[in-house]
Amino acid sequence: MRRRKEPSKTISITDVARLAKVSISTVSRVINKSPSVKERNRKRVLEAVEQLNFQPSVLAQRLATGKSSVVALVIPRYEGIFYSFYALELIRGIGTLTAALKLDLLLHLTDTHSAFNVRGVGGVIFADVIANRGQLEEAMRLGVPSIVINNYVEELPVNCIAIDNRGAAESVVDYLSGLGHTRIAHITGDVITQAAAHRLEGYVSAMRKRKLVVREDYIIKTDYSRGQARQAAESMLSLTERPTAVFVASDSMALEVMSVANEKGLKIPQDLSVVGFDDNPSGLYGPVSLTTVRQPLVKMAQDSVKELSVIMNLGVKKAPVKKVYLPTELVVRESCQHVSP
Amino acid sequence: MRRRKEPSKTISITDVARLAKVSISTVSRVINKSPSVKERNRKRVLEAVEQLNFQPSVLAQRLATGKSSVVALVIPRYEGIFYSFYALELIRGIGTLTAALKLDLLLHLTDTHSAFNVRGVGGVIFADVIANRGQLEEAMRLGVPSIVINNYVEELPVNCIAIDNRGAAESVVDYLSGLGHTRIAHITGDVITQAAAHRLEGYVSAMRKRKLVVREDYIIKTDYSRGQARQAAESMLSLTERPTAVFVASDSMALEVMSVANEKGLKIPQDLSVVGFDDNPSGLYGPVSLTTVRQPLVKMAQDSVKELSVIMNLGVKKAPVKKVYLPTELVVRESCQHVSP
DNA sequence: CTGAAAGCGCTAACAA
DNA sequence: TTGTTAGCGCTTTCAG
Repeated sequence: MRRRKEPSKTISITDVARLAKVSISTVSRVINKSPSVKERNRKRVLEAVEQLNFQPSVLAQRLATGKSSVVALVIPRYEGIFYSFYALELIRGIGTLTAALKLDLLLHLTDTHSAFNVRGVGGVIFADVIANRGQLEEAMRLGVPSIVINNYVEELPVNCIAIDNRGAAESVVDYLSGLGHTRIAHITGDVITQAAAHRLEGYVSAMRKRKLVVREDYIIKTDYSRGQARQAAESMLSLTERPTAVFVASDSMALEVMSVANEKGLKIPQDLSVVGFDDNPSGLYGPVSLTTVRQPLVKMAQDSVKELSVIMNLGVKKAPVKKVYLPTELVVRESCQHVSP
Repeated sequence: MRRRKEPSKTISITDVARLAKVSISTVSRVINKSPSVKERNRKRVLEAVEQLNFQPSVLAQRLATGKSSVVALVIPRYEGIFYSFYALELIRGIGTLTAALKLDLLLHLTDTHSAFNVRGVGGVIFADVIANRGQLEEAMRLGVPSIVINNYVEELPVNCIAIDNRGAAESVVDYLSGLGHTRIAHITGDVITQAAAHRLEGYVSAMRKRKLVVREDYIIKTDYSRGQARQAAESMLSLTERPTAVFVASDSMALEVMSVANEKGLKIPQDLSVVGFDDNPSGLYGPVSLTTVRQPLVKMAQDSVKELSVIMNLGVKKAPVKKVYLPTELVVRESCQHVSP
């Protein structure tokens, strides 16, 4: 491509300059609202821009400045991600805020190995860094503003916003224990994720604090899927010494547990108390509304965009590294009651 | 910026070339898998790439080639868009397919006036072109591959995929009429959208075909919000000659109508048959499950990505312009019954 | 206040 | 096969 064969349809800064009879530098200045342009020239440029319907190429701008106004959300790809309450909440939060800040949002789902090219975006929000930690490190190495959400990364000097999952789990156990329960079980999420791991930790430590027995058969690990939740519930509710309460790591799994209980003739909450996690609206609709933990997913997402835009403006070096845990809230509804004597 | 002050952290094709002791062209060739590179050189380049952990700048590539692998979804911005079943379905469909095709997805919510810079993206999917028709025309003028969904645009030579809303509405009226209803009302969506307008048209024409009276007070226009649905239902159900059936332009509005009916002591479906539109899962959960129209939103979204990628590969000129209507399906559940005598 | 020109990192036509 | 070089469209320094 020595030179475009067919005359370019796209009009560039040069065309504007020619029409306005100024140099491209002046056009550039006008575009970038530099004050040092004589009013007369500014006007002419503006007219030319108008007349030619000129829009600067973001690409060229980015290439020249190294800045970009697109924020990438990098999130591990998993089956049905676009149907998961969690991912949707993140997208909602990030989407609304990027839109408000006039930033564009680039959605990138990572497979285990797909190398996302961080060059070219203004900043990156990594959700749930797991297998793709390499990408995070690369972004940091390249100096691309980054922030991680839903994962408190201690080892790296990177901003992060996570949910206080340990505290949340503890408050659930406390609540259940306060209702007189001692046989409290826990169905975990995928403990490869920090969230699930922390919920488990919180559960265990709260049980210990309350001097309650932590039984192996009262802890079943899953991958967050409803299928595994069902299996877990089936085996757990078949135990000779059934738990009287169960803390489930997500609402959608909790719903599954409730329906298994139902199939086994157990009444909720009379025979089994159930607590979920997420405050997913679908927990509202069943015959028994679900007691759950509300986590500020949307807020976390929004905060991340705010933080990121600060970094994008201040520069990676100047912006202080902040790491925070966001508190959760227990939402008591109908799926728990005092343990029957 | 005559030249970077601090030595650039980012390594470029030049660094690779230097290390591999070849020209940048050769490096470029290797990157682009050109066959005409001697094996020995290819290997050296690859090693250098590996060693330097080099990743080409997408930006520069795009600038040089004019091609890009990001697809933008341009969708009108409205309150709560990230909570709307419709928008979410589109995002699901487009998101899964772009991911599968290794394309990145850029989400752009348009306000009335925000000028989206189409330059720099590989293709654009316009959803519901309304106020932003200018953007569509601009994209076409610039030769950026575009496709519009959920709107059958006749006047422009652009690909589009829409839902057969007219047919859908007709089948609803036919169904209701088949159940013996003659007093069939319609609560529309925002008729500024083609979907809502077509549903209204379909309703009217089916009523006429069946020789049923089309009454003005049986047609109430809304903006798709639940609030307006409530108002509509309230006034409509207060009519002396109440309709015995109502076709509502969205499930979420239909739900609202059902609850208004309920408040007024009307039983569904005994006293009032209700049909929604969307097949939104939340229509399943109430005391009476909602009869509705399923529209292939996800398919439409996915198809659009496929089509778009064809255009992106073939070029705007070579690719044929296709315009299609996708069929819908009536999903009969519990909210309708034979009209009571 | 303005313009010339160097560069951003890469591709591709052309010549060797 | 390979290297040279002219762009892609814009920003920014530097010298007026």
